[in-house]
Amino acid sequence: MTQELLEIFEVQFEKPLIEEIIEVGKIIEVSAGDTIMEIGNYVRAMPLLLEGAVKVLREDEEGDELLLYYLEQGETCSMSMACCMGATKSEIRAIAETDAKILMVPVHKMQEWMAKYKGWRNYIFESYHSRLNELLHTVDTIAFKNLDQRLMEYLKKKCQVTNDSNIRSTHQEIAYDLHTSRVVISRLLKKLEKMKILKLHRSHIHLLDV
DNA sequence: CCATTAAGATACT
DNA sequence: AGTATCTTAATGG
Repeated sequence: MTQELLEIFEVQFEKPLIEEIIEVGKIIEVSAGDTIMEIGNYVRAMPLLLEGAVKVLREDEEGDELLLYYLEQGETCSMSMACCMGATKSEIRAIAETDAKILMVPVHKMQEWMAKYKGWRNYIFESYHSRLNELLHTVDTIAFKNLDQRLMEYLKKKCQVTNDSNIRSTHQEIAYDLHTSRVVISRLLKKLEKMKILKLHRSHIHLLDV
């Protein structure tokens, strides 16, 4: 674990900070599809993603979901940072996109380190910043782009985070993430297949031009 | 085999 | 773009 941590965070965290992280952090391993954080749950620890990818979703009253963004290696969830300000419930749901290794840091440590380490402060602020930007990007996509563009972006992003040109999801799952219906996704995918952008198979999609 | 489920088709709003 | 419904095709017991 020391090795992994060094590789990812060496450049931004000071040595004593990394030592402290190793001391108090707990590694959890989850497999693809596992729910890491559920809406309404209290956040007691802050997750640092060491390996794999995590998708972050929002849900409405009817239980319909919408994909907000993906977390990748070295990133963290800004929702959990609100814990600094007190005990807040999670507004989002986080699901492991791939098998993932996550380092959990107790919330009180997080506050302590904010005062103590410059590297940590920067990390938190940068993280906030990039999460916000990703969120803005998703909002733009929803507001200004039509569904086929959204779908293309979704597929490309998915390939990127899973590091695989085959997307192992059903049309229905994609429809849930983009908050639309299965038939519509099927129609659009068919169109994209005709345009030789991808190849359709049962339960997975092969992206051709990556 | 059959049950389940993904995905294609068609027609309607 | 989305819903409802039916049909067809894979997949896993």
